[in-house]
Amino acid sequence: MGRSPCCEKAHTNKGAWTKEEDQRLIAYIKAHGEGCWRTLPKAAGLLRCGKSCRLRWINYLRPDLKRGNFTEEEDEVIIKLHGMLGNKWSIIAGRLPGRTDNEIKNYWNTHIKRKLISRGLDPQTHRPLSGGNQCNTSSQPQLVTMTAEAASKLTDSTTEDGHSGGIIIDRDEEYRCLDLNLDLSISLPYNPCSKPSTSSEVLMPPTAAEAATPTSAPPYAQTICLCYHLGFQRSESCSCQTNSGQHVLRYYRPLEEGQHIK
DNA sequence: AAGGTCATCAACCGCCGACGC
DNA sequence: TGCGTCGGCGGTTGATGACCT
Repeated sequence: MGRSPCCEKAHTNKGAWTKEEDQRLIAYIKAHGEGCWRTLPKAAGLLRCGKSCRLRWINYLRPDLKRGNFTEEEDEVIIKLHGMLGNKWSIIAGRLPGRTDNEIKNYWNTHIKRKLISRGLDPQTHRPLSGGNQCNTSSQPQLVTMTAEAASKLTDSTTEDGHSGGIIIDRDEEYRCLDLNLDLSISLPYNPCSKPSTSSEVLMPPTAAEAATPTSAPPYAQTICLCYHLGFQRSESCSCQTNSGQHVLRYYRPLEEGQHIK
């Protein structure tokens, strides 16, 4: 009947973690790695649910966590990414090294929401609170255009060794989220990454000249792997280049002015 | 000083997708 | 193909401390 519990609740501790529990968890993970969370508590001698251990480790005990206040720069990155992605906290956290999704979610709810309201913006839609653009009537986040240029900037900040280079949106770049339109589509790729590629190769948008030149390709054939531009590496979420032919989430570059569907 | 309210954030809950059998 | 398990995610809750009256 129903879902089986993730662990034996009758014999697990709940609530705040003690120092001793933290030490046990840290010691175990240092010795054995993260491995299987379900079996970890027993192996580590903890009376905790595996999920609880995972959360504690990821949100609090991980050595690479950056504690402390968010910087103004981080604020702006969160706002921009939230404008593009909505409440995708884990993806946003992926672009802020040392920050966790939980931390960002909390920070959003306690600080940034108010900040946006004080700017006269709806924190969910990123539209002006009073009046504003009438075309957005849903409560969905206002998806915004990430221009090919902006997308390239996201990519550029990723370092060779596969780690994010930190803040990935140029602060000086004009805040475009309010009046632009991001076309995120899920569809069969027209030309699915079939070309053999090196690990550093990226599907790049066409040049202006290329874009202006009518080709036999469908209008949305110019694809950019969204996963990549959000900062994922091949070994992470992006399966674009390894699963050619499968359905992947892509960012489809919108038509340029003057381009027409043939 | 005491009680009430607000703000913060760690932790929990339930759902979902991926994966293996 | 269906089912069970697991990890991960986003929403929510509750404990705690700060601030206000």
